[in-house]
Amino acid sequence: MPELPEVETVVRTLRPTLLNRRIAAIVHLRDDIVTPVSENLETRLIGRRISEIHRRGKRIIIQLDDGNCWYVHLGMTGRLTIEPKDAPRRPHTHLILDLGESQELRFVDPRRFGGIFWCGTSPADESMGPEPLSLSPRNMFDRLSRRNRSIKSALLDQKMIAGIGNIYADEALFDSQIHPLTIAMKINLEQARRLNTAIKRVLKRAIEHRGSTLRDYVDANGEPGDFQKVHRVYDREGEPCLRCGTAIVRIIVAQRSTCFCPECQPAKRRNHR
DNA sequence: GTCCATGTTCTTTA
DNA sequence: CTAAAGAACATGGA
Repeated sequence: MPELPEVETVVRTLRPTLLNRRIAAIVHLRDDIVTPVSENLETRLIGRRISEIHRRGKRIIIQLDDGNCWYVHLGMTGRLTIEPKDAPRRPHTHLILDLGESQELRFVDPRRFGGIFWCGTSPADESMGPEPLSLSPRNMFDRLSRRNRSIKSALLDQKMIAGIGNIYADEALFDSQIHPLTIAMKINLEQARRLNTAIKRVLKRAIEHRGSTLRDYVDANGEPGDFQKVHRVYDREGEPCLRCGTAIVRIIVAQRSTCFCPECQPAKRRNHR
């Protein structure tokens, strides 16, 4: 569920409730959900006030009033929601922060690919690539021109660009009409510009639609997104391309399902004889 | 029982 | 060093 637009939506819906709230108590139902496991969240969090919450890549970073910070990664099935204290707890609830006034912040994650990460005073975005929404075409081109790998796998690499996952990689490649197996370093400046524009357009539209809900994703208020209704290639294998009508094809790239239009995203540039 | 899933990381192989 | 492939993590739905 959680790529940049979903994580951004969670942060935006969390912020009004969380900002300046004091953590009154915590219920830590599963200790191995925290990294490093040696951190004692009780002593770290109780009594602290939340001074800032923001997104970096797919991370939800929470700053405390004592200068320490931690982040939540939603993995595949994580949800971070604000709920009334008396609301029934969903299965796989791993951490609850009591915010007072009968409100709680709850972290639920059935598959447990996500988690809570304690950073202390060290930066929470070490070794992450730049934010795609503020990445210049030139910088993106330079980064891609060093990579001898498929553009699809480069886009999924969080060290290359932070926040893009399987859905938005496919949607952006369709939008820019680039074949997913194109070698990143063979992409020319003009194509890189198109891809840069496409990434920004797709991510912004997805944020406006409050993300894609395929199964588990909801924002901090438990509301699903609806960008999945306007996906143009993702999960549309066999359906007609919305641009040319050709059947959408699914292949495996970097061990991930990859959907594209073989007509609109040709494997190589056409020869003009 | 099978296959698949919005993510990341490690190991193996070339 | 680079990158691809495969597996691993864990759960649930079709």
